[in-house]
Amino acid sequence: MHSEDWVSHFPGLHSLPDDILSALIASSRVVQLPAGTRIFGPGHAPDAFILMLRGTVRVQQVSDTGREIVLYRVSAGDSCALTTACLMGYDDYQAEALAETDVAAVAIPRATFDDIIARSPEFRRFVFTAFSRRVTDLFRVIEEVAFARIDVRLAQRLLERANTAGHIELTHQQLAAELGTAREVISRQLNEFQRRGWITTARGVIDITQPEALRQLATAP
Amino acid sequence: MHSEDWVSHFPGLHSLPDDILSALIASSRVVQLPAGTRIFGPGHAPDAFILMLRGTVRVQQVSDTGREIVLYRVSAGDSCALTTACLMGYDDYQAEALAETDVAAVAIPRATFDDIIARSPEFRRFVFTAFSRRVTDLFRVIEEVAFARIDVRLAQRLLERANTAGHIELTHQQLAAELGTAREVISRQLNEFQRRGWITTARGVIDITQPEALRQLATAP
DNA sequence: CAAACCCTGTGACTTGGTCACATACGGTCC
DNA sequence: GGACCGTATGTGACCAAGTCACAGGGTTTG
Repeated sequence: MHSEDWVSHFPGLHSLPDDILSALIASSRVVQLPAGTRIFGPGHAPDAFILMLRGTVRVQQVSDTGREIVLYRVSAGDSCALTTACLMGYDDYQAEALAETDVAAVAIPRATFDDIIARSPEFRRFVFTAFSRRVTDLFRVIEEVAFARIDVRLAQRLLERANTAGHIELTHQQLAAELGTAREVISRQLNEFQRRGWITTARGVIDITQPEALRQLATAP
Repeated sequence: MHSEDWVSHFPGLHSLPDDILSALIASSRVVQLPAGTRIFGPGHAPDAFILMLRGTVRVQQVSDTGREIVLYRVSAGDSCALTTACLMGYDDYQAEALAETDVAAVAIPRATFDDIIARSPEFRRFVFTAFSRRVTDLFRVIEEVAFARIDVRLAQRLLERANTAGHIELTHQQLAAELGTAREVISRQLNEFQRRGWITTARGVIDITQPEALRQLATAP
């Protein structure tokens, strides 16, 4: 990809004046990261504002007992704004970010970021919008963990992570880490779904046979 | 309070150039809100950046089943940055903010906020720092709700909310709302603490008699 | 004082998380 | 093909936490 091309991935940036766009393009660089790369984690923070071009990054938290929970995902067209905020500001991250796939991203150095924030209301709007989307995500996670039933959350997550054919390649352990619960809990719930004929399972694989039933559970009051 | 005085409450603003400070002071106004005021909530957002002078504001989430959880508190010297981000950007708030005490705050209109963000790197730093502190708070809430035992969380909260004499004026219901759990759960845990001689309780009142024991539980691995 | 309202206590039950194993499946290496 | 090994899944017992229903006991208010 030529460095000039990536702007087209970000509708929020289209309205930037030409001079700012060129400054952005000139001082940023496109980075490639292989799947599995740890992008940041407790004690290690990036020094640039990140715009995702290809791939997805998973941001998660790990407890001292080894349990995990996925906070949100950053995918193509998103910015990883929270990362930047946290690194600009306060203390260490408790969360970590992992490249789930091969990733291509634009890295905007802090100085450039600060300069463009100062010069462009459109860029500020872009950044704050990205912020607030993430914060909304976090609010949703809190609400679900605190108040929602595990079967409902699992149904939601299965629908989210399935491809158009209703096919999912995740182990029970991975699903447990998505929701911040234990593997056995997922196994039991999946057995129940299977008993009802909503899904079929095999080692590392789940297929949704009755998406409507799952959807109804997922949106249940 | 004279409008020029409030700047002294915010160390992060001391380094602002004089012209920016005067712009800030000129276009902002000090607002007073009585205890119990709902500052924002789902479907209602403020239109200004808020700096707290006196009092505390509680930001919480309410589930459809009526259970509540406190996300964080904003007190004197803090800015309510998340509010602003969410209102600048994305969709509706799921959370609501309530004045816990009488509150005095500086309201900076959106236009002024945007202008000063553009002009002052110091102000940007101030804002992003406030952001990241809140995000860190949210990460901590998620970690606790997802992974921490309720007795540990209750011990922490009792220590947090007690005055220097170890005195707390909260009902079991209010403590349940702090932690996002049910009233009965709090009642049972408090009975257990009392049975161990760590606290004494009366209607609407808790007194900590062995803070060390609570502290040990609160920091338990 | 009585009624209404809030705060607290309690038992029975359901859901979810933990622990300790038992199996079963998918590879690789002779 | 068969032995072996690491990972994935199944299961039962148990504990922790949330739900439901209801009973008293204070406090406040008319």
